[in-house]
Amino acid sequence: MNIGEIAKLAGVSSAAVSRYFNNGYISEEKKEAIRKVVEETGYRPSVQAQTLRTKKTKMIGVILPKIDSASIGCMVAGILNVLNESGYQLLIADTQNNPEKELEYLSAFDEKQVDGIILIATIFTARHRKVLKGLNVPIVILGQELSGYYCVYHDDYHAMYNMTKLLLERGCRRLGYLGVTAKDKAVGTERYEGFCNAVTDNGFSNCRNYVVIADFTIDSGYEKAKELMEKYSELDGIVCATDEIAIGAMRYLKEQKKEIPGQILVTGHGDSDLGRVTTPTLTTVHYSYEKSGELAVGMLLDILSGKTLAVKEMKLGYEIVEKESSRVQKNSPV
Amino acid sequence: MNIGEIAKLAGVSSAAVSRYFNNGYISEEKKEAIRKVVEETGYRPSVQAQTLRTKKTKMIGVILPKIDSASIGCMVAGILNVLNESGYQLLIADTQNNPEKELEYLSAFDEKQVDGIILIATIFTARHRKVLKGLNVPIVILGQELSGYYCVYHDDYHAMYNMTKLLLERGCRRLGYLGVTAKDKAVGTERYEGFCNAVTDNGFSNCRNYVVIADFTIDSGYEKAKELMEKYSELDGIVCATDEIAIGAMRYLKEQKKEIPGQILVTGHGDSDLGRVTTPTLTTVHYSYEKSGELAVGMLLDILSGKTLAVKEMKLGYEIVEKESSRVQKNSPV
DNA sequence: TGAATATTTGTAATCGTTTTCATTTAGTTA
DNA sequence: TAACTAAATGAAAACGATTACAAATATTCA
Repeated sequence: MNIGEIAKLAGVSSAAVSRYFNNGYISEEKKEAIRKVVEETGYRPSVQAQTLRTKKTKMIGVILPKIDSASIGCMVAGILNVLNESGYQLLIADTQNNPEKELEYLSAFDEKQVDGIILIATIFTARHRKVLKGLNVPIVILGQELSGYYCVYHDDYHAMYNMTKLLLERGCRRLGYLGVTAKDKAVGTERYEGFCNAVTDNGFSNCRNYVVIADFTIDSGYEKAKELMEKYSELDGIVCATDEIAIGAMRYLKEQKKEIPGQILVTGHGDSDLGRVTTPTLTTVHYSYEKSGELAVGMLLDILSGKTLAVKEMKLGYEIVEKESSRVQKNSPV
Repeated sequence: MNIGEIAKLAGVSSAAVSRYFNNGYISEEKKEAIRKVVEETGYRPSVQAQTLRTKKTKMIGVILPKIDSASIGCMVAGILNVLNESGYQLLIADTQNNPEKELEYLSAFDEKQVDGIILIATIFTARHRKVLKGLNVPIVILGQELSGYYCVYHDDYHAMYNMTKLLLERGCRRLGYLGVTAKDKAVGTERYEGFCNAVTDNGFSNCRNYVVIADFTIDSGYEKAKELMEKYSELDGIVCATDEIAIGAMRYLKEQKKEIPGQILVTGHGDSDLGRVTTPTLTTVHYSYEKSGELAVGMLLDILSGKTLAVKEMKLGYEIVEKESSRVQKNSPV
């Protein structure tokens, strides 16, 4: 069934049928005739042919490091919330944390696969910038800031700054930090700088030394907490770059019979479900991942519809969620 | 840049260029000439035009109820693992737990959008069956059994049967059950029947009465555990249909100063990360969600490549992961 | 009324490939 | 060498829509 046969059945030209579907000029009679034939045959225009002709794929591509991660799952859910209503479809490319694949998919998508790209990136190399510069389709970067590009990201710096400040206000004087690699701009660099500046601004710049770098896992949090505590004993608080690291750290501290928050405070980052079921529950920072996904794709759709956007960058807020792991009891030794 | 211009530059016909890309008959000289031009221009054939001509979209569609769910995230990760190597791309449709949308996307995908479909479904209505029957593209159903269709699913029944048996072996005599709606075949019906048959086969059929139906959340687990315990006091074990429910139940029991596993055992289902960080850690069942995704898409690719498959249904195994919440101490009151 | 504008219509070109077909050239076999 | 078969080639016809163009009809405005 193609447009020609429908046209023949309805006694009109194929152009008329095309107009019927695209709200072109068409008389009521013909409209009705076509409607009837379409109904009877169940005809649907070929997406392929439309795409070839119009150069619009009606698809958005999202490139992400790992789909089975809670935060990324939420972002994608947000993207889909908006996309569902828009007539666009979502094409997913999972790089499995391989930056090379990121480049590969970028150019694959760019060629003509999709109308726009959302990149949930972690690391920007020189080659990334080069590929990004050569892109033909519009792109929005989600979760990272990259000047000169449309991007939606979270205020990691201030979140960590204020989280650190909170612990200082709770009475901590020797704060340790469990971070991640600086290659990850948001989670590594931004959060670390937030910590550093907060301790410095409050007169505890010595804390800048009590730092160990971990991986993104609970186990690594456990190991590195051990390393941290063995090197710098008598810490009265540990600030962690992620919830997973914080949970690993809490496990180590509990094994060492350190009371949380009695003797030492611990904070995470990301508001994962995990922190809600630990004992004690974990003080953390909530980012609106789903919202950021919605905003990013909203931005992209605006670009695609030809609107000129007032803002190129959206920095989202955060919310410090204080739970038991930082709630100091009366007469606490901290 | 289209195939014609490349042909002109290389001094050959467009058919030759097409053959160059599709391993058709072509001489070494021309091959080299074309290679050079392609290299210089960075030409890539238009996917749209290819699709229109060949009727192959090189895309797989997956329809799922909710992307930001751990188990579904893992399945999709598995799907992507395999797809990444295969030259196929993944189109995602999120129904947001709306079965109507499932039907909608099924027919949208069916028309000509994708070469094959993976359906991660929960509920099969009569209309589902009708739409499935009318499908033109091959489909594999993931996570549920539906006779007559290719499907990959987990052995929920035996998993729950043996989990229940384990608790009986641990000495439980009054087991309660926190389940979910029977509309969900795998999580609702199969697991519930596993529980019922296990208690009956072991002479405790009275336990079939100690049942309350919950939602899929921690909070609901808390509420329904309360309801269960208030109705049937003196339970010495609670079997839960999901980890979330189990964690909610544990929270309630701890509030009531019930010792787990000292006075009452609790088990979950699904091996979510959550159960690993609770106190006590949660005994659960591990399903290989990622593996099931890989198998499902592998099946689909086999179908697409024209292989005749020996098996239409794959029932995957499971693994009972015993943690603290069911580990009875010596001299335990249970 | 006449002119200008808005609506309606079909024909045919176009998008960028693949593939059939017919033809030529090269290679093999008897 | 003759008679095949296999390999190489290009012209042209699809694939199924949209849309520029030209032409006809209807409507509006002064």
